[in-house]
This record gives sequence, structure tokens and C-alpha cells, in this order.
Amino acid sequence: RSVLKTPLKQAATSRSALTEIQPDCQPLTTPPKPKEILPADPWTPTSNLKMLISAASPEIRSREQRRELSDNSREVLQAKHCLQEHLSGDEYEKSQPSRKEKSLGLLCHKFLARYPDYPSTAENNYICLDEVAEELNVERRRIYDIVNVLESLHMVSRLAKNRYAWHGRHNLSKTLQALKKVGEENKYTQQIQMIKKREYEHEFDLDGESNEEMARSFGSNEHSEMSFVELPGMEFRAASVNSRKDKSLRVMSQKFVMLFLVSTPQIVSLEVAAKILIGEDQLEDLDKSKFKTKIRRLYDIANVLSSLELIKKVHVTEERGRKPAFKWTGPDVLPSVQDTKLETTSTSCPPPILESIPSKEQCSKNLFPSRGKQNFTRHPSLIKLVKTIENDRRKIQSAPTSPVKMSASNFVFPLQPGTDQNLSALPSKMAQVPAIAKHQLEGQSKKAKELKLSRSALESNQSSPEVVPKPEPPCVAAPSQQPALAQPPAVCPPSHSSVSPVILPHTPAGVSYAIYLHPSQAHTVTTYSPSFMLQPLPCANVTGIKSINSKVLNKTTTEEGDNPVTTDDPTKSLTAKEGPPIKSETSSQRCLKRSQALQENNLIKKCRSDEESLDTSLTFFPSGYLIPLTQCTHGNKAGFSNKEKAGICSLQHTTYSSPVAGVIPVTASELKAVNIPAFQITPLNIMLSPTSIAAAPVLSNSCLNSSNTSSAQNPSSSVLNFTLQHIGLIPAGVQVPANPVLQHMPVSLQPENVSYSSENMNLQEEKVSKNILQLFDRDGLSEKYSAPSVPKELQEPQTVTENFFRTPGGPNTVSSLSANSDGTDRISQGTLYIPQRKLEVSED
DNA sequence: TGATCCCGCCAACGT
DNA sequence: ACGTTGGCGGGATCA
Repeated sequence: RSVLKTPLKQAATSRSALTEIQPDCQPLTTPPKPKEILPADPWTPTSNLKMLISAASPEIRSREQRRELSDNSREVLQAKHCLQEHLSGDEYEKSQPSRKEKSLGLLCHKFLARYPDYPSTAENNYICLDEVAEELNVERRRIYDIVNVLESLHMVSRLAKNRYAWHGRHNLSKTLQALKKVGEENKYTQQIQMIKKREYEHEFDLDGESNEEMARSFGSNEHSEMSFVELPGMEFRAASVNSRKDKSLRVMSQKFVMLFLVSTPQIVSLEVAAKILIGEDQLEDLDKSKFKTKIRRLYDIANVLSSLELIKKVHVTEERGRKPAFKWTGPDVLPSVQDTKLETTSTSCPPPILESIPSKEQCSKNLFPSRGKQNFTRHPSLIKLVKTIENDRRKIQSAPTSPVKMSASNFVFPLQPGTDQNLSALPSKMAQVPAIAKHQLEGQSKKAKELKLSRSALESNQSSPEVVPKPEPPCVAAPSQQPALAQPPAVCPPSHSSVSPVILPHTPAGVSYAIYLHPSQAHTVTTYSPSFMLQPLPCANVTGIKSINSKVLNKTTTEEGDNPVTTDDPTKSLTAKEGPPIKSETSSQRCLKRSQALQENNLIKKCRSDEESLDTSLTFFPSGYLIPLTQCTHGNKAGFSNKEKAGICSLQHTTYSSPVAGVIPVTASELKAVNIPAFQITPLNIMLSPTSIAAAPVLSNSCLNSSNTSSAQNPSSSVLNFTLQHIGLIPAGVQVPANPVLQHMPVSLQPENVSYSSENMNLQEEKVSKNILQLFDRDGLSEKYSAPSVPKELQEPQTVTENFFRTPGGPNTVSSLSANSDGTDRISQGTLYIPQRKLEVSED
């Protein structure tokens, strides 16, 4: 009896079942907060279907969503109750959700249906886990599963406990690019090949040794540091302590995705994926249970990825049999390029080191220098510091974050006192700024203290702290050749104008850092630094190695056969070392340092951000995370030639030079005060907290200029400035532009959408101004203006693809697959060539 | 049966 | 001390 119940009650039921074990049902699961927002959709047997359908069409989805949101509330609640009552007695076998109805995939669909793929900045894109869980009638645990993988794709980001920000697919392409890069760096392709090869050999007999060897090579390979490609670590905080991190679903998810992006027929079997992922963690004995567990997790991930329509389940039939696998159906990840007009666009793994200016992609690639768990290595004091900071930040964040039941009101600038959004949202409200600012700044002094502390801590930690003369974070990879050139991604807190806030962890020669701006952050984040991420660029290893590898690979191919890979095999050695011995060492060290540096940077950033804004919207990126680089577009080699220039972030360069952003040449001195990150994004949308604004005066100005708006002109700005100055947030001389108007630019303005060609830029510019005008026109702004979907013209090709693949029943790739899978297919990435006997992919 | 993967215990983490 | 996250794997379902 307990079994059959209304869906709603189901949870309860199951719990009761457990009751035997656990008398108290509630206690086990975190008690659902009595949230009122009930499920917008009463669980009807068809609700799932409905959801699915709506999910299928973004338009419909959003429409529905809106509707639902609008009427959720009491009525719904009551309805629900009624429903419950009714149902309770029935024989709802049907509703008895057969397992499938409870599947993660479905749940994910429902989850996704709640949010638009491309949310406008203006909308309220917050996700409250409690609410969601309740509305979807699932335990929170399940929501975490979903959110975690979404997080790995940067589709959401955690704001505070129980709260996430929804970014939708805005960052997707960037993220994927970054992941691809990392995947390439990690040599996933090769690993995959190895595994396949191994399997192949298995067929014959070679297992034993082969395995061992595999393991060995594998191990060495990974050991090369990927162990922790913790790209995923979106969470900084967690980072500080995290222990579970490496196993995290997030990480796994990213890695999993990488596998797809890296492999040629973009099909990955669970088995292979599991092996690789396991291998990474530790090439240990391929423990059966471990393997099994891995597979389980992969299913979880696959389910949500499937819901996102990034992959789809297929079956690969090989001699051995039919193996479950997944095929990438997501957007093609372009190899970078298009944006880098000026630069060399090396598509596939260009050698970072030598590369003068890394393209955006490259940056991403560099993001995750393979490094071991060094991330965890940070100095204790740092950790502590981080924690402190983080905590502080959280507190701050959570406060303003109050539940705002805006669920229904998503859009629009909710004016909540104390929220930066308010500022940004309503220009007219600028008058309120002072008050708000004050409010927000309450903790300022405290923060300042912290900052100090943190800084000191940092310094102490730093073995050889370098003060970066220029706060500019270089987004470009520094040429490895220049050892001395460490690019300090320093972000300096403008307000304090401490010149070199960023003490760069001194990096070993050749290491450069890049700062990546998370596109999504643009809206959420305040101006500057917080939004970016410093990345160490792994320069040393890729280039040379790669070429070597390919060579080797070729060789291997030739030799390919039964012989297990022997040590002699160049491939192996390469794999293991990842380059010439000397180099490898260096590189590893670098990696380490880099990571440390990264962390430090992050810390710094955090501190700053903390200091600067109490704002909830501030988000920091953890070092380990892969963050799509918004615009590392024009690389500038020039910058690297000398140290001074080095200080300037290519990003900035880009930014400033970009028409869109409003080009404002920044002088070194200016740089001090200004911050890079704010760059182009600024024009788009920045939720500025008073503080943050203060922080990036220059930027703002640039933005304004570009938009024809002058900060100075806005009366509000003066108020703001006054306030800020008064409070001491900004130096007297500094002017903070009030450009709230700009903050809520339509999505299309997002950096990622900015095309790099001049024409496009112009286009964008136009668009921007238009938008701006619109903004001005609307006095209220209180209404959500329709979020402009990204104009096709502005979209990158991939985007199109993305859309395309969404089409139900889209092109089936079978045919294309077959092309690749014929016996001759070769691995494009230049890895071991492993004969693949007819691969048949069957879709379900 | 093997492929899937739901469910929820429970530990790490956070406050 | 309690709430939040989320690793993990038993074992139920599905195909």
C-alpha cells in the first residue's frame, strides 16, 4: 500500500518505508523549508509530458514558465493540496511513477523548463534549491545532482547557500571551448585511444601485461597532472577546504564532456569514460566496484547532459557487443579561431608557450594547466584566509539575497534596498544610491580590515611576492620564452588603488596568467576583478610536446599491432613525461606554481571583492574552475615584449581596443585604478554595487563613452561619487560613473556574443546604443523587457549549431558517424591509431 | 540478465 | 548542534 500513492506523497511514502529503519522520517532529509512556493504544476500524470514538451521549445517553455510563475502562489498551493487529497485515496498506479518518471533526466527537464536558455540579465535568474526541490517534488539531493552538472557547464553558479544563479546557455560555447582545450591538454584523446587499444588487445589476449602497461602509461600520463583537472571547481569556497572536490560530480562532468569534445567521432562509451576518469583520480587497480560506481555517476551526468541535449544515448556495437555510449549532440566546439583575427589562431592546441597571443581558446586551455592536486596545496594561511574571506562573502551575499520571492517576478529589477541590482536596474533610482551604498557598505570598514589581513597573509605566504606594477591581468599567454615575464594578473582594487594588489605569485619563468572573464558573470558580477579568473597558462608543455606526440603517434600507428605499447614506444615515454625531461619538470613545477599563483590570485581577488563589495552578486572563481574566457580576443604580442607591457592584460587591450567596449586607451597609471575585467562586459550589464562601481571607474567611463553616455553627466553619479567618497570607498579624485543604465543590457551584448570582426563590432555597437536608448526610454524599466534573444547575426556559428541540434529529430548523425567509424577512421587528434572494427552506433 | 539509476544513508562541510 | 552538500553504492527497475 505504501507503494502506491499519489506522486506528491510519494516522497513521504518512501520515507515512511524507511521509517522502519529510521523512525523519524523527516530528520533524514533536510527538512524542507516551509517554502510556500508550491509546484506550479500540479502533478498530474501528464505533467511530465507537459514539461517535456515545453522543454522542447524554449519559447513555449519560457512562456509557460512565466505563466506558471505568475500564478504560482496560494492558488497553486491550494490546488495542490486539493489534488493531493483527491489523489491520496486513489489508485494511482499510474501516477505511481514508475521509475522512469522519477528519472533524473526527467527531473532535469523539468528543472530546465523553469529557466530560459538565454536569460536576460534583467530577469531574476536566481535559483533557490529549496524551492525548486519542493516545486519539483524531489529531494534536494536530486537537485544537487542536476545543479552540479549544470555548474560544470557554467550554466549556473552558486551564489550562496541554497542559491544559485541561472546563466543558461550564455556561457556554454565558451565553456565548451575551454573544456575542449583542457581535454586536449590532458591528452584525453590519447588516453581514449589507449584504452581502446587495450581493449583491442584484450580481445586477443594480451590483457595482462597490456593492462599493466596501460595503467602505467596511463598513470604517468595523468600523473602528468591532470589528476585534478578540477575544472569544475566553481566554488571557491569549497575549494578552500574541499576534499571531495576531486571526485565531484562537477569535475567528472567536465571531464566527461571533454571526452566528447576531444574524440573524433564524438561518441564516448561509458566504459571508456569511466576508465579514463578513474585513471585520472588514481590509476589504481581498476577496482570493480569503483568502476561500477563511476559508471553510475556517469549515468547521472549523462542524464542531465542529455536533458540539455548535449549528448544522446547510443549504443556502440563492436565485436564484443553492444556497449552503452553517448554521442555528442551539442554544439560543435569551434576550435577557436574566429575571434582571433589578429592572432594566430591556432586551432588545435597551439603551443601556448610560444604563442604570442593566445586566442581565447588558448587561454581557456591554459586555464587548466594540468596540475596535480596542487590546488590543495595552498599554504595554510592562505586557506584560512580564503575561508575567512569566503565566509564573509557568503554572509554578505546571503543577506541581501533574501528569498525574495520574486520567483514570480523574475524579471525586472526588483528594487530591494541594498541590492545592487537595484542600482543597476533603475537609473532613476540613482538618487537612492547613497542610501543604498551606505547600506551596502556597512561592513566596509570591517572588510577593509580583512583585506588588510588577507593581504598580509598573502604576502607572508608568498615566497617571492611580486608586486605587480600594473594591475592588469594579462589575458594573453605570455610567451614562455620570457621567463621573467610573469604576468601578474593583478587586479587591483581600484578604490584602494593599491597599486599592486596583486601580488603575483611569482611564477617561474615563462608562466603567464590569463584572466578569464566569465561571461555569465557579467551580469552577476560586479565590475572587475571578481569576474575574472586568473589563469596560469601552461605554456611550457604543449607545443613541443604536441608535435612530438603526433609524431610519435604516427609512428605508433605504423607499428600498431598487437604489441603492447612498450616502453620504448615513444608514445609512452611522451605520455609519461609529457615532453622532454627537463621541460617536463619545469612544466610541472610551473603548473604547480601556477596553480598556486592562481589561488593566490583568487584570494586576492576575493579579498578585493570582498572589500569592494558586499554585493551579493559578486562571484569569484575558484582557481580550479574552467571559466570561459569571454574575450581574449585580440591577443597582443606586443604587450609581452617588455615587462611593463606585460602588466597590461591583453584582455584589457582587447577590451579597450574593442569598439564595443568603448575604446579607451588606458595608461599605465590609469590601469592602476582601473580594472580590466570590467572590460567589455561593462557596457553590457554590470550589476554594480556602489562599491564595485567605485572600483572600476575607468571602465565605466569607457563604457559610458562608448555608449555616448557620460558618467559625469548623470546627476546620480555625482551623488554616488559623493557617497562613495564620503564613505571612503573611493579616493576623492575618483569619479564613479553612474551608468546603471548600461547594466542591463540585453544578452546580445554579452561578450561572448560579440563578434570579433569589425563589422560585427559595429553591429554590436549599434545594438548597444540602441539598447541604451531603449533603456533610457523606458522610464520604468520595471517591466522586464523582452529579453532579446541573441540576434542570429551576432551569434557565432556554434550557436547556430546549437540551436540546430535542438531541433527535435534533428539530423541524425548516424550517417556522419558511420563515415567516421568505418574501419579507417583515424583519430584526428593525432593519437594512437587504433583500428576500430566496425563501429555501429545505434540510437535508442 | 545486464543496463539503468533511484534512493537515501551518512560524512564532509558550513554556519 | 544543526543545516547544507554531495559521495556512494545497495538494490529496484527496466529492457
